[in-house]
Amino acid sequence: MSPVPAPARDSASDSAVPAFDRLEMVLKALASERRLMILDWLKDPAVNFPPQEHGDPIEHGACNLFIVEKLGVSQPAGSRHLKILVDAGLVIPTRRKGWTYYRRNEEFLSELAAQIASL
Amino acid sequence: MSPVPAPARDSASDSAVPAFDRLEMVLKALASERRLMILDWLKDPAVNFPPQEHGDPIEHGACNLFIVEKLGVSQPAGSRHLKILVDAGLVIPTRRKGWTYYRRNEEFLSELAAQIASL
DNA sequence: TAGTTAGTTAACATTCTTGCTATGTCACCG
DNA sequence: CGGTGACATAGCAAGAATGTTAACTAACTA
Repeated sequence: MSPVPAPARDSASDSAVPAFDRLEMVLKALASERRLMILDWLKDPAVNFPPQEHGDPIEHGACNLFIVEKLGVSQPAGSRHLKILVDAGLVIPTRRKGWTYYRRNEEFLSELAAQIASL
Repeated sequence: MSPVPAPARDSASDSAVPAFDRLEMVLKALASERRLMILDWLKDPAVNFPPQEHGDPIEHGACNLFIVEKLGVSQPAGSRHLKILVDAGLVIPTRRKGWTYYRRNEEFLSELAAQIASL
């Protein structure tokens, strides 16, 4: 699967414009210093966050609470940043024992990088 | 030169957070369907725009007027999109004979792609 | 089952983005 | 040197993004 659909054309029009709306959505998700920091922290959850009792930092990523606290914003604000990243496909959530863990979607990220390289 | 400065650290703090604010600014410039279309059109100005009397489409790029018209927005709105792209470093303006031409900053774009690949 | 805790949703304020129209400014040209 | 055309700036309105606090939901725990 491609991170962003191929430049499909609207068959109802003869427009030669690629479908950039999905890419725009992903780029908007990425275009935030706070969310870029989250992605950076998630490169190494075990180093960037306190030890977790449940949920392996490597396998499942970091706990919502830790990320929100490190961001330094309120809990709803932090959760919304995470949701934006999840909705864009950049990170993957895992619910476990009442907590939610987040890890990077490395496959998506590398395909996105390739797509941007072809811009 | 790098499209976005290296992850320099603030010597006044022991923060391990890379400087993402510049990258955020570039990504915001990119995170617009209209501006993505402009970048796409500028891949081949001779094909995507009418012939120009002055200013070689290959060397200098496409004329402001043509881009604005193709965008389908008002002249100030179109000019602002171009300015955002220029300010981010994504396109290069050339003033000539009273017109302004724009071309892609391919060097910047490829370095940006590399930087995103390392996210 | 009752309480605590994680996380979402609601409601709202503030700021940023993007569009418009109207007006300036500056360079070319006749 | 005066007019015209290209582009920028000013000012405004609408919608999106981001932050807050308060209230709700759901799940673990004792």
